[in-house]
Amino acid sequence: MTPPSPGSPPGTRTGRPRSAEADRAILDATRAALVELGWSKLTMGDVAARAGVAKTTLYRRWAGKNALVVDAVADLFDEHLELPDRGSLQADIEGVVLRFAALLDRPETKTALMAVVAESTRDEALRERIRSAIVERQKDLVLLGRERAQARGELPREEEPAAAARTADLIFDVIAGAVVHRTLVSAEPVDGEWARGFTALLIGGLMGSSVSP
Amino acid sequence: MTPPSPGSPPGTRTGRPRSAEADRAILDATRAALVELGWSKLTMGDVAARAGVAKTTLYRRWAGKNALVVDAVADLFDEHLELPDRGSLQADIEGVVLRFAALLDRPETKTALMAVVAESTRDEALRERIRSAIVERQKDLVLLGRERAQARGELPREEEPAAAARTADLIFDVIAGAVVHRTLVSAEPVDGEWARGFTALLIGGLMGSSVSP
Amino acid sequence: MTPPSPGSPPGTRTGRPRSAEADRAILDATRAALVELGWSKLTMGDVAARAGVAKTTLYRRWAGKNALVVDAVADLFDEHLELPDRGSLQADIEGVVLRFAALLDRPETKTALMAVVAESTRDEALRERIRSAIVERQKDLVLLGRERAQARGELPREEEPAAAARTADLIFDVIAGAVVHRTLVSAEPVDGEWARGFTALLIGGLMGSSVSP
Amino acid sequence: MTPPSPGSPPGTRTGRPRSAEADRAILDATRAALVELGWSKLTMGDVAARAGVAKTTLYRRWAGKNALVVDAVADLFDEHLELPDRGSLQADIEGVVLRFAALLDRPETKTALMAVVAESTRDEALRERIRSAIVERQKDLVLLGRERAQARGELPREEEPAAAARTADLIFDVIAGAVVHRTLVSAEPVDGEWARGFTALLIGGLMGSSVSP
DNA sequence: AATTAATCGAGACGGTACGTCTAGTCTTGAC
DNA sequence: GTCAAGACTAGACGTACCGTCTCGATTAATT
Repeated sequence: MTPPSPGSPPGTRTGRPRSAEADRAILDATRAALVELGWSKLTMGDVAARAGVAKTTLYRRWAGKNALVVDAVADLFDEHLELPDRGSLQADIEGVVLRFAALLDRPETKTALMAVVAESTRDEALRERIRSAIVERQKDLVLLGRERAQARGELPREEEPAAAARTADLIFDVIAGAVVHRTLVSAEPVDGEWARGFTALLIGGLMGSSVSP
Repeated sequence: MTPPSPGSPPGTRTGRPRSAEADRAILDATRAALVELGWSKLTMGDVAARAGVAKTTLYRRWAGKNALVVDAVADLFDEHLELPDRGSLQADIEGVVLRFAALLDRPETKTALMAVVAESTRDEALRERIRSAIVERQKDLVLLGRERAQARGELPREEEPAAAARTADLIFDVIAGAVVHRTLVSAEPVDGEWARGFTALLIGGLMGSSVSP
Repeated sequence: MTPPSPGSPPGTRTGRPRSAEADRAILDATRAALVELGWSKLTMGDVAARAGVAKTTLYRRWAGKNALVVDAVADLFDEHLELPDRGSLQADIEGVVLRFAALLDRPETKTALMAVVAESTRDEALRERIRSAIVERQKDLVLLGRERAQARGELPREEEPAAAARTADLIFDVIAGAVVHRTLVSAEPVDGEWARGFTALLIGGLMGSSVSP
Repeated sequence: MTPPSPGSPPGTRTGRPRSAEADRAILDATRAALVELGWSKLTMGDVAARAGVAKTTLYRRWAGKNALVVDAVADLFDEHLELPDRGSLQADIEGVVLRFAALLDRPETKTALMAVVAESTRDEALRERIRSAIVERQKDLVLLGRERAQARGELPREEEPAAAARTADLIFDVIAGAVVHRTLVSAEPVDGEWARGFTALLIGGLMGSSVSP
């Protein structure tokens, strides 16, 4: 009956706005359910019940279990994104390795991350979501760490930005890949000793003085 | 009248023997379904239908989806285990990286590996199975490669065997982890250029002459 | 500003007055939806969308689906109430039978009548509404027809008014019931032949000369 | 693997046969739920739970609520299909009228029958099911009653079978229609007095001696 | 050759979760 | 106070799989 207010700014949406509280409750409930039940036994209905929310509300915001869990887990990765300056490149790398390993040790992340990654091999949209929500943000840590090391004179400055970006990608894959592989595939603990050995290898290479401590 | 349990000549069971043809058809069907549908959309009923077999027959042999898929996937990683001598440490590493990347590029392996690893985060027996069937065998390649490099004089010999083993483990996690992470998490291709960059980093370390080619 | 209810001063309500246009649009939309979808698949949301109106507006005026549909349907049965004098009792009855059958053949009345009657089995207020809005008005036709037949000498006059009323009720149930049952339950057409047979039966009874023409 | 036994008789169906007990439990549960809750609040899940049966089992046998209720109610009509010989045509008709009225007075039938009929105005398959499960069987009573009356000499015999069938249809619509209309639309009770009046009208017609008793 | 016992196919079974839909309510900002 | 828009809770819908079960029919090895 009434025309849809032609003079309104394009971003002004009508209707009741979505409840931010519901979002928070849902993501919290998802993480809780993930810890208690694990990925495969987590159900949308259960999450909704825990959050005190109707299932409809979940599906209005997320396409399904995968998307919901990615978002719920992404929040966890945000919490661990700081990189305290430990004074040397070696200490910084060891720090980030141990921090990342601790994150992967928490039951909600280990299962959820791998399940979502596994699912992403068949789902392009999900892959993109993981990349933007988790991967890209972690990659920033690599850039920050390298800048610090260059400021300290531990690493040479590069001129070409494209090559610098490529190198950052590479280092990120090496660090994250090694930790993930050690933890989930080799199924061995990432402890201080391993972190020292890995850092030595990363900095000095195979031909460096001594890999083992 | 003959008891099917111990006492009788081992393996001598009465009644109709299980069909070996069915086993083969089921495993083939499982692999095909895994490629087409991925882990989560693969269903027992569908596998049975593809194999031309009743669901009962599946459950008589495997406890569930997990056990079936792991069995179906196990031998995919048996192949590709040779390491041709390419004349230098650098060429050997680049070779193994590209070979492993090619393996992960095949859709059945990509999906299967991640699915099984994801499941293994909740299943200790499965984790052990992965370790012995996949990890340990691939690790031998690292040892072989290092020996060759030492024979060529590219790498120093180590005296202590325990440290040597630790180092091999580390290198294996770094190589496999980086390739897997690049392929599945970062979702970027592992091509010749990346392999060169990675090998340079691994050999020379961050402080080595130049990471980018 | 003009109050919608009589007795202005007490009814002087503040705020925006209700849109009469909306009422009309809603009832039209309800009838259209009823024809297209039938009672059970008619939804409030769909009616609102067809009427270009918010669901709130529906619920502000009607208590629910039942009330809305009954209102929308009520006046469909107001029409077709004349009984042209066809010269004989037999012709009058055949006329009213065919006229009523034609009314029930229209999809909106067929669906609407049954839907409302079905709902009325669980709703006393609705039952009363049907009685006053539909039954009583149609019943007048029976009285009129009988009077004409008595004037023509086709039927004897009765003295007792109570008995006369009871008989009129009975005849009405027989005529309307037979047509409705034939149309909706037996799902066979009410055509000229059937109308002749029915009229013969009604006038002459089972023992009358011949029921079939 | 094994060919599907090519020599088996065509009616021999393989697989586990359907549980007849489940059928009975479901129909009983449906009737019970109908009495307690009425048509609109009856849910498939609730019926399944009452019957101690999975929802799947309901849907394997019936297409939905409508079909299920038709079958459940049809059984009730079966119970009332006898027509005891009361010695005269008039007594037989009065008997069947009162018996049918009593059936329509039971809460599970009134609501269910009308709801299903209402739905059938939009659903050809449902209409056919109602016809075969309820209407046709009731119609047999008319044929039986007429035969008796003819045997007693109360009604003339007809030669032409087609005309006889048409007449039976007509009489059925008149009897059932009048009772249903009186009960559900006019919402007045069908008692002994009404039954007497109706029977007199049906037998003697409008011009018969006296309609009112 | 007859018996035995585990196999096979088919498909129904009780459960459980899915993702969708509708009812009816509530919240927002515009009128 | 009404309006359109649309988010909200609650709960039924019908579908899909799971893993189990019950059938009748095979099929070897043992009698």
